[in-house]
Amino acid sequence: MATTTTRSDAIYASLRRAILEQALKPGTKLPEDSIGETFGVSRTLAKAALVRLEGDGLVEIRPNRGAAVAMPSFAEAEDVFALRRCLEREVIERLCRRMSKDAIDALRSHVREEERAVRASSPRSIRLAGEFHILLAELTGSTELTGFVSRIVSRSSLILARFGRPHSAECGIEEHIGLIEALAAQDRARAVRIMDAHLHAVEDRANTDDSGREPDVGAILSRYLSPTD
Amino acid sequence: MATTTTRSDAIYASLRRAILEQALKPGTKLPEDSIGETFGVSRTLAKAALVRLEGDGLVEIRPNRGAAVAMPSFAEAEDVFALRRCLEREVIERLCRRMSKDAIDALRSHVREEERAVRASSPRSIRLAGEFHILLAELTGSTELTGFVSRIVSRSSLILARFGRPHSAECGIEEHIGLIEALAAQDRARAVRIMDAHLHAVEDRANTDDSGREPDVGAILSRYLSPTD
DNA sequence: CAAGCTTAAATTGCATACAATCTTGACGTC
DNA sequence: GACGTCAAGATTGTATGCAATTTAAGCTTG
Repeated sequence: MATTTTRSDAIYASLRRAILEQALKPGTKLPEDSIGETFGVSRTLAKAALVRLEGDGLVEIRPNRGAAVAMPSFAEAEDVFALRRCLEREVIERLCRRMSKDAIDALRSHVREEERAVRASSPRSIRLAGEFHILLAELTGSTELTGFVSRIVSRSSLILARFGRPHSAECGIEEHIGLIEALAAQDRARAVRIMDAHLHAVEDRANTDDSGREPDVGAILSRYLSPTD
Repeated sequence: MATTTTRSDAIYASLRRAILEQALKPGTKLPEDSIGETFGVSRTLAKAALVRLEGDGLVEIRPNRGAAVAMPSFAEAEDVFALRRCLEREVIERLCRRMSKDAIDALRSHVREEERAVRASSPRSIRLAGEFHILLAELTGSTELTGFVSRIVSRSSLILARFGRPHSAECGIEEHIGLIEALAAQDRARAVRIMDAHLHAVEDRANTDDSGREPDVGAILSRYLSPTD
């Protein structure tokens, strides 16, 4: 699926990872020059990577004004999560029909890695939480479904980066574990229920925290009206 | 959503339309030079457009070997249609909940345009058939869902271009009309049934016609073994 | 001192040049 | 005549240069 020359691939992948791990926060400007310099290539390749990221909805490019990490609006957030629930329900239903021993192992192994990253307070934990859902999609064997889930999970991560608490892991690991159990037991109803609850919980993590609900300059500044703190 | 400079947008849009209207068939090589020359721009912009089309799954780029209209495999075809049914079912269910008079009008108006294009044997009819489904998605008000449906419909069109009869309109217009009626009546069950049948019919149009099921050179050549014809 | 204007710096838009790689077709060998 | 080799041509990979646009700063003015 991926292509273009390998070099721009590397830049694309690095930027993507940095965004998903919240090292590059929404709104951060991404000048072609700096990116090129960072990776030791020219603007040409930097731009190519940015164009691809724009296609993924992770970056916004405004003509003549450069690229920046996308800043999903609050309305988009609800939209994204609604569709994500739809897609992941499809994943669960497909998985419940046939779940191999290897698949269960792969999932358990992934969760172990998540736990390790969380204990180490590694930024990887944020990305791994999302990748758990992508792994689920992969196990359906459907390339298309995997691609779509990957997209929507990426957008979700971006939304959490914008609206969620800093460094909050995206997902509760216990919920991942519960989901694996339900899938192993081929308990379709329970699996769907857990997934729905799980995604609502993730969404709430954005909702309940209005750290940046709107970049309402007035509201922000009003907190700085009193002399000091 | 779209960005980059307007000029590469135009190239992207033109190429996309040409592919969806089957003017550019799967497998057709797309050299940067020719494209640039055609549109009166340099390879730079041609390449940018190709990279974006690759992101849409409409074009395949192999490093150092150039771009070509993507050739979905038969397996991909089934995969695509399965996911498409999932997404369009979601569209129907959302639409059944609330269907405005204006929405019905928009759909009827679109179908009229489809009929006109079919009567005129215009290649536009192929694209319009797909756009009916995108219009449905738009009417849900969900940008995300619309984007995903747009993607999957595009892929479907490509598959029909590869496996279907030449110039066959993608969709039966009567089915579109029936669907509108069911939606207007808020008859969820019937709407879902029609949509499922409709998509199966579309898929069958690819299945039953093995004009190019596999580019099996041996099989093709075997037909040319006897002296002449 | 706010608001507008002017200009310099920064950044992107795009074409082009050169290197690297792939494709081809000619040529010679078996 | 099939097959392998090799050079010429075609095509892509990438950096860079110049023009155009945006942004920021400084300056003037009411």
